[in-house]
Amino acid sequence: MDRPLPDLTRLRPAGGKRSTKRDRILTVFLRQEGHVSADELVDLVRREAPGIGRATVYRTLQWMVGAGAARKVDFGEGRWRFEASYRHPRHFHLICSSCHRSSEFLSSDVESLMEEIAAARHFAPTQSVVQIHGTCEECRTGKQTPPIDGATTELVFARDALRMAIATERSGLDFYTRAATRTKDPRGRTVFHKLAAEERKHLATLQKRYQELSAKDPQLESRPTFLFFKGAASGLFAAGAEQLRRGVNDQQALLIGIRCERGSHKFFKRYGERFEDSEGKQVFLEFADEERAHLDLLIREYRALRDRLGPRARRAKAHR
Amino acid sequence: MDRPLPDLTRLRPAGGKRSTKRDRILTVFLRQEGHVSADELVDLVRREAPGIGRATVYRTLQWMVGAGAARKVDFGEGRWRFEASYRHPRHFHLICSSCHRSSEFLSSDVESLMEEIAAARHFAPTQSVVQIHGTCEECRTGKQTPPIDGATTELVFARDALRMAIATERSGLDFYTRAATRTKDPRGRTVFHKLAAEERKHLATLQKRYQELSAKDPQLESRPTFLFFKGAASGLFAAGAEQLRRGVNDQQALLIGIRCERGSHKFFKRYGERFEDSEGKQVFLEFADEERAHLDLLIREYRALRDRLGPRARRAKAHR
DNA sequence: CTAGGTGCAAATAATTTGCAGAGGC
DNA sequence: GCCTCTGCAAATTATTTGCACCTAG
Repeated sequence: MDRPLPDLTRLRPAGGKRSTKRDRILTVFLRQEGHVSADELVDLVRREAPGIGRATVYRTLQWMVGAGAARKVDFGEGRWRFEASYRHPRHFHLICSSCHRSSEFLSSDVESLMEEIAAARHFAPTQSVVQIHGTCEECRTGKQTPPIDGATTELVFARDALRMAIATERSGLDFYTRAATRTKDPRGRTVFHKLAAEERKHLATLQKRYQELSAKDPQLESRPTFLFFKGAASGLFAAGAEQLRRGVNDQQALLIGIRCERGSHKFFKRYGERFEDSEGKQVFLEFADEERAHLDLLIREYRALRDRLGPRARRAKAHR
Repeated sequence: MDRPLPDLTRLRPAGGKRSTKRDRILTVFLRQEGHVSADELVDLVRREAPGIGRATVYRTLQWMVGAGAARKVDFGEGRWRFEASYRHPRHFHLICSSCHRSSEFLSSDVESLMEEIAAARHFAPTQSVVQIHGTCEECRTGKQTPPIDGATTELVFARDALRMAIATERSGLDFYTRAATRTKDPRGRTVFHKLAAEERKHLATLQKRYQELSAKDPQLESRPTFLFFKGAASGLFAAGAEQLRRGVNDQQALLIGIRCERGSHKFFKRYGERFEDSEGKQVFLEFADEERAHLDLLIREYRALRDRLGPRARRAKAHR
């Protein structure tokens, strides 16, 4: 489960100079799991390279944050901690008040709620801090839980993102298949068939990647959830499929598809950007584009159908 | 919109001694809106009472936090800020990186998601920090937004809690009325009628309180949302009523009622505890108890019906 | 009278800065 | 050789502590 160290040159900010000391500090920092405070890092660095000044470590840390190689986090201890951002997506924290360790999670649901709240208050959000303070399982029960390193976090993130993507595509496939059989308009039916085929292809790609991932870590399946997403967990299209089952007309089916694709596009975009594994990222961003194309297709189709039906038919209601 | 200052004696922790200086510091602190840092408070206090030591202010602040009169908050500035807890429920923050002011919100959705996440990780949460950092409307557009004082926050909190309670009760009334007409079993029908009557009563009480509240502040209706709750916004029972419309049997109707009442009880309990206005708190906590009683009633009824139908009937499906 | 509150000054803790010298390009 | 990096020590900022003194109960 070892992973290559990042390319130091890539991390250097424009105009900066290479220096053995900086590289040393950076290397020690990147080797660390979890969240180091500046002084802890000074001790760690000095242990293997005595004579490195405290100020240098502080300055290097600033430089790393500026360069995007590290993130400053505040757990309310009255000092800063730092976490490597290399191959480590932005996330939220569970912070144990007893052992002062922290574990990480992501929640798409929390993120979208915060976006909505910010919008409702006309606030332009840049970043969110979400921390759950309390007592961890280990401190309460004494049961040992194995520490999770950065490489594992990355795998677990990918696992969860893939699980949700698979659920999304699976429900999408179900939705389009069902929609195709129900649609009366032949042109609309073709569109739905086409989209069903695409979702089937996506599903296959995702399942293959999921298997590749599982091969990298035999325990992967059993690790705790990192990325929570109720919306996708049940399949973004699941609600739409349910609506179909209750009976809707062709136009309404298209509208439901539009709503679902919008959510799906957003999902792939949001997590594609967070992927630190470049292959996974590529798959997600590609899918995001395709879902966006589906969206456009559905919108075009909806408009075409509406125009063909003429203004009078627009008032027609669902035929239950 | 002036409000009485809290009873200082009530805030003093057991064993503490009254002191003119402390009272002075406390008074200045409570007069402050927003979040003061310790040093800011020192300056504010010294302006009207020179010769009060910095340490005294720091110690008084500690004492206030211990006594529950103040809360320590950390906006990542490298120092603590303090907010009065008197008539001011726990909340989350929107923090402007440009003007360093903060505004507040609550979200039941975010809170329940965090409870779920904590549970999934076997973590015992004590409190949560949620901060949205970014740029506020005023800093972006230059448009002045009137500052909101503590008394207003309290009113807006009550307004939002009541709005959601009203939506909940309204959908509950709808649900039970509908359920009563659909239920075949006469005993079950009586139960639903009874519950509908109760919800109607609750609804009347809540609407009366809402009007009283509106009278206190003519602009109340137009103020921005403080408490976000998608679940209740559409009515906790709304989904249940929808299910009814699609056809369910008597047992299933009871089960849906149980699920809704559980949510409803939780809602009244959660926000009843947060109310700083004692009348509002009383109403909410009373309703929480009644919803709990409804829940018990429904559960008893469900068991009775199940036993009457006998084990074979348990396997019966919905009659669509 | 005495536990607890208070002011002042000194201590601490985390971090930053000034400056002379070292080192990369 | 220039410009940036580095180490050390001193400065700064937010907060706490020690201690002699004061005050309410």
